Amino acid sequence: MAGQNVISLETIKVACQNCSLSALCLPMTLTPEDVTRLDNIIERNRPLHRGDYLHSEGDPFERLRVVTTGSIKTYSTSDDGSERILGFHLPGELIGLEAIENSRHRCSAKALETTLICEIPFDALEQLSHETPSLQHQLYRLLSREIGHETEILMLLGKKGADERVATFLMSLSERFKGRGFSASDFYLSMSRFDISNYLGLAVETVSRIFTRFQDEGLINAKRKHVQLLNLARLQEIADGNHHKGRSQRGYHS
Amino acid sequence: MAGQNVISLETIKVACQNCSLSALCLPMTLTPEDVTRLDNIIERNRPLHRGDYLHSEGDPFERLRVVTTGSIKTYSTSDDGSERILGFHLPGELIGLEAIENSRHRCSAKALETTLICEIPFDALEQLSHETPSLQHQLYRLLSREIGHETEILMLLGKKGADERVATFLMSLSERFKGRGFSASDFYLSMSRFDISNYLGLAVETVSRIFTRFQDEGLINAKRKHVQLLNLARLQEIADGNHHKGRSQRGYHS
DNA sequence: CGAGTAGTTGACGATTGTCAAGATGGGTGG
DNA sequence: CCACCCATCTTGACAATCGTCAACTACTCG
Repeated sequence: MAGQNVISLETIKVACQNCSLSALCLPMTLTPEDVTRLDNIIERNRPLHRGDYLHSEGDPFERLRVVTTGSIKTYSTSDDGSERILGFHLPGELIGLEAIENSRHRCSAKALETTLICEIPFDALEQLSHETPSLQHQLYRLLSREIGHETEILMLLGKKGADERVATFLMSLSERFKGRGFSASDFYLSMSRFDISNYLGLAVETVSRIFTRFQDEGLINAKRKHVQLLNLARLQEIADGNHHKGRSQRGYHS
Repeated sequence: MAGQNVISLETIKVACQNCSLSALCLPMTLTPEDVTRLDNIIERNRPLHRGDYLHSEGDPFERLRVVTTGSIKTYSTSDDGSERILGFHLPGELIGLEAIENSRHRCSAKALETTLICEIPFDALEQLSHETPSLQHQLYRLLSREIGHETEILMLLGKKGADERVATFLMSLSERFKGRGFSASDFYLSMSRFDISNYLGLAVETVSRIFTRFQDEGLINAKRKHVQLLNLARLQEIADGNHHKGRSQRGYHS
């Protein structure tokens, strides 16, 4: 059993080190027993294919999910049947935090490509967190981080123009890939132009045009879903609103 | 001591019944002792004046805050000095959840008018939640709810036109006031037109024009900061995107 | 190989931002 | 108490951005 624990701990470290849940798995304050118990409630590597649903709006919420490989989109459907993309989830990112409130999912989630996910029954996690203060604290932090994310959304959609939005989107993907050990400047967009435009609050045509223009300007090399970022610094400038020589900021001063 | 508990419980019920923390205070699973302990860590009714800061970006985070009377705006300042309004907080609403992650505030908060707030040291709340599973659960729910709020923001800023945004804003205030026992159709806007337009991602002039037009159309009666909503049903329609006879939806179908 | 979906490009128009000027109202000092 | 002033708000004219419509191309999947 002791040997079992050691093996389990190593397995988790390998499996989770690139995962947003690593904060739950790896902190020093978790004893090997704690880790084993956490390990025991995690269901690993459920496979999904492109178009498979993880859950639909209104489904009962039972487990948090983490993308291992692939990508997921979450979206909400309005009365008239139109979708609103809420986010794209890359390896290591969590899905389902919004559903804790009413034990019911408030959005749908669909695989954008072949995808592996880990699942954690929330009941068990909650119980475990009650017994393990450091885990409880990590959970509070995790939820808080997600709340802080709203700031970026407000910046993106409330103040930025179309170029800035697309650049921000590309840089966001770049940083997230980089953080997980993938290339920061060469990756595949698993989502369609429709999904991108929907997420950014733009028309498909606008996104398409901006991709083309960025390419003409030598900032990116985009061939369909394969994208290379050729000038990260400039893209970051555009994302931050430093258009040409000082684009008119839409901000205001108190 | 037993009598003390009863008094304390009643006091809290009165103080908190219109408060978003009521979920923490009132659930049946809290024993009178738990309630008393919660009561003991809450600091009540700190007074603020118009323009006073609750905290600035980067300040260490120590306590969650709830508006008792008045209103607060939270905002983030970008490099160029321009502000982005993140939200308006009315009586019963919480401030500071985004700061748990790094024990540091990620936005500033300022009183829009004379305002009273309750404060809860987060350390103590966290400790208490460890000892009280139902409180822990309520805290998870509270944080989750805030995360779910992001959906509305994305709908508002990503898909809606200017009329829809203003109508959505007014209806949001209306519902929140109504939920706290105030009038749903007659209230004061404590925030300036600048703040409103900033929050909605529009120009001040656009907001002003829409207020005027809504007034001409008999939907509202707005005299400076005092607003009366004369046709809630119609405003809700506009907020939902049912412009005139079916405004062009910017959605798309999968 | 053919059909359908996804993506691109162009022309045009609507919505909304920008600039400028004027109106309103609250607050302060005479 | 009145008058003035400054900030806030409103209104108008114009321009820019971005969405819409339509046609065309390219890729994917049977």
